[in-house]
Amino acid sequence: MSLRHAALGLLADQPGSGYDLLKRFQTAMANVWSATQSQLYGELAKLEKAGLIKVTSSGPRGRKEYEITPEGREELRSWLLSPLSAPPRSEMLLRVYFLGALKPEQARAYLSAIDDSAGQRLARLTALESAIDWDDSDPSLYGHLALEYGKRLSAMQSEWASWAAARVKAARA
Amino acid sequence: MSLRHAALGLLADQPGSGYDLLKRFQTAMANVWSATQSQLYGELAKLEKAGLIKVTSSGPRGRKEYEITPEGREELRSWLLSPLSAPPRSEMLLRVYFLGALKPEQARAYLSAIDDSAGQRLARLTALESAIDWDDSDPSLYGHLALEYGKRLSAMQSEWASWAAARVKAARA
DNA sequence: CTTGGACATGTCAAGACTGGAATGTAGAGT
DNA sequence: ACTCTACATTCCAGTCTTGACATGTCCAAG
Repeated sequence: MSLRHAALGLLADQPGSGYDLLKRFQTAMANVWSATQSQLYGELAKLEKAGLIKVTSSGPRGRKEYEITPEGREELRSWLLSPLSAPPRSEMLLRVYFLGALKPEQARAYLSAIDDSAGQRLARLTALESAIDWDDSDPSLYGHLALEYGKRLSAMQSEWASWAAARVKAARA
Repeated sequence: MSLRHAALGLLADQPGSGYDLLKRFQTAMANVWSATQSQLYGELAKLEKAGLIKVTSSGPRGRKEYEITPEGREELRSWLLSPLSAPPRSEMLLRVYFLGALKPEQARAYLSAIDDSAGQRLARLTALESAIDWDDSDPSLYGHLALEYGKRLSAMQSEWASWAAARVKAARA
């Protein structure tokens, strides 16, 4: 139910075609939400039918430019204000739970791999942060907050993983 | 595709019925993975058909006790060793992205709510940690690592949210 | 002038997941 | 004897998501 709101949110910032949105999902939103093309076009059709967005102009190659309607903005706001349930689902953690099925060295290798990939992600996000020129618009402010979250998460994961790897090692002593 | 492995992992630790597993999903695994009853029973049937688990005994009320097979253990190990892709999907973060659609006070309220709920979660996990008596078995070790991850994540979220709320406040000055 | 890459949308099958309803048994306490 | 709770499974309709396939157009570089 959230892709709907992701699309709405992107259109609230600025109008665009399905193709435009798709690119935004693959770049700016890549660290936050993913969507395939089939899903996105389908959702746009539903949103239009529901009157939350509308086509404002048609361009070359059948391009349809969508714009959010006042009803759409209302829906977006009410979603943002609705209570958030935190559905816990982390494949990474699930695996940690069952690491006992592997040999201790393999378990440690898994944890080290997490450490590495989190470290790389942190580096990537830090680079991204310097590459973007942040102005003082809303999308810029909130995008920056989200990026900072990603950085802190990566740092925490990396630290936790190396701590956990040490614990596994110690337990075998 | 992960519920399959979650069920397999639980059965690798000890045999049990669908009902037993369901309780474990609602307690020990509650912070890691969720599954509904319909999904779980369906998956158990598929796992049995695939020969990864088998029924060892039938108890009262049609109870079927499942046990993991050697093939099942093999599947579990190979899953644990397979590369992990990190699919980014966080409704919480998605909302942060679009907070510009709300009035600044409302945006700050959202961030404060995150701070609060993360704080509560941390308290809950800390209480849980003292309540459990950890032995030196594998499930205990890895369960403990997972719990520690939850604690660190909650602490980080709480700190980030209060920092972010302050940033939003400052931006309006 | 032609060709390849970016632009642009649509459709489909299959699997994952949710929420709910239906059904019934065993055993513990009164 | 009764009744309530915990035990225990099965089925279903509907939505979400993925991955693949299908189709076609515009435009710039060579």
